[in-house]
Amino acid sequence: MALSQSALRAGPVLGSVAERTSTELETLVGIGVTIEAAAGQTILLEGDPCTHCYRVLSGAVRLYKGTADGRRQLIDFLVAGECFGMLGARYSYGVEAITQATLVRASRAAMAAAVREQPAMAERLIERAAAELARAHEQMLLLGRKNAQEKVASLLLDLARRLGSDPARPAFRLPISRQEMADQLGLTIETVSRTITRLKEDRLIALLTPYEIVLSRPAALAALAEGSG
Amino acid sequence: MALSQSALRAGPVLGSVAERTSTELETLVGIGVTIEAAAGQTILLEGDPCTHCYRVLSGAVRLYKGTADGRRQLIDFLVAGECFGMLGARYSYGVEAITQATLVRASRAAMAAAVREQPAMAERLIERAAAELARAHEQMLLLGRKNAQEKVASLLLDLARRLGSDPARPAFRLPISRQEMADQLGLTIETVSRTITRLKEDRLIALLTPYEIVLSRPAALAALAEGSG
DNA sequence: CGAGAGGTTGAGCAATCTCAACGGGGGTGG
DNA sequence: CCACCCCCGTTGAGATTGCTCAACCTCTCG
Repeated sequence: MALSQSALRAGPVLGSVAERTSTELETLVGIGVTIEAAAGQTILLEGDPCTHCYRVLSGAVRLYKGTADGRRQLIDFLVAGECFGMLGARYSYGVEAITQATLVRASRAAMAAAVREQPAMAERLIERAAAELARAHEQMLLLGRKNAQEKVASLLLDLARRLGSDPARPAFRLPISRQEMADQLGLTIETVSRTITRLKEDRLIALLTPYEIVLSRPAALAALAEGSG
Repeated sequence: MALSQSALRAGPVLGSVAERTSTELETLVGIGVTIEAAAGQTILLEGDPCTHCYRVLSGAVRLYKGTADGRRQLIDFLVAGECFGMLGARYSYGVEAITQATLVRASRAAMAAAVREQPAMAERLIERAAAELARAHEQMLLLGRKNAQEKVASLLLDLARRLGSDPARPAFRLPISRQEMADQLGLTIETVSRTITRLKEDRLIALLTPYEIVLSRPAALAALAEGSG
């Protein structure tokens, strides 16, 4: 089994980025430090000691895991308001900025204190964790039991929904490359490309450019995604 | 794509099982109702209204999801102390007893009240959710990027660890059938069987019976599981 | 205009699935 | 007690999906 084509694609490691003390109450615990990351920048690596938890204030980041020989699996996208790094001695995933992003971080100790003192925060964290878990479970079904067409259809519908596109006739700009789609779906870039071409030939979608997409028949696409198409 | 061989394997739906009010403080919120389920019995179905959360007191249960055409993906095993059903309007998975099992359940409202009143319980729930999430992420890497040998090796090592087998030379009785291994790994039963045969031929494992297994070379198996074998 | 990055397409191949047959062990009924 | 049956695991052969390797295309940027 060869290396994933994305194995060597990591951006520069975060180091000399701008940091300043935050005064916003909207931050994680009110005492965080904000961090700016450029698109593609690595924020932390799988296996780093887990000293802080982070919250995304703006932009988007991705969580990923990899095997020893460089294959890569995208775990999740995080957008404004979402957190990572709440548990464990080491981060079990790497984190990269997808777009220019602002994050705030707080030490694990400060985090634990906040949870103890503010039941409302505890409840929010539990809800968030449960929602993430449900998404992870959905993704496990996709990765384990769906074929390439079903995977791509699922992703396109998910993107349309999350981007707030018109449900009757979703049209939007793909926010991720073919490689990122492949890493998320457990496919190769070629298979993603071929599958999209096939969906286009079948008139389920239309592409104006490789990134401008219209889901011409969302119901049919949904049927395909659920395995009844 | 054909039906999973397990599609029609569901046990009887839980209905007339013994229920009694629990008085144990060890229960979820101290006011739950205990439930007995026989091995193989369905405790709840994917899509049922999510009115209660459950905790496993003894035995083991499995969570699974399925596609419209009957393919099945195992999400997780839960053993004594673990919970499910904490969030969402409907259960996003089905639940079956693997062994004879005892569970306790409490209404979502009681659960929420307990979290508000007991910060310690909130912390435990957050920890548990984060641990589950980490396991889900690991499984996503397995499902998306590992081949059959790596998947089976990963599962065998995971089972050995969770069953408390001697790390130097793990030997144990497999607690799940080939079909359950397949459902967990996103493979077919035949591929699981062939892969185990192959591992046996390569002297990485030994089978006394189809269920009595010895991991003869755990280090080599671990290297295989991580993709560096 | 040349180079590089990303996407698409083609041909062949390998891993896995599908369909089918076979075998052992345990329980059941005669 | 034995024959039968059923469940489960194993094995084989062939089909299929998705991967690998390679070429080509388009667009953007110097």
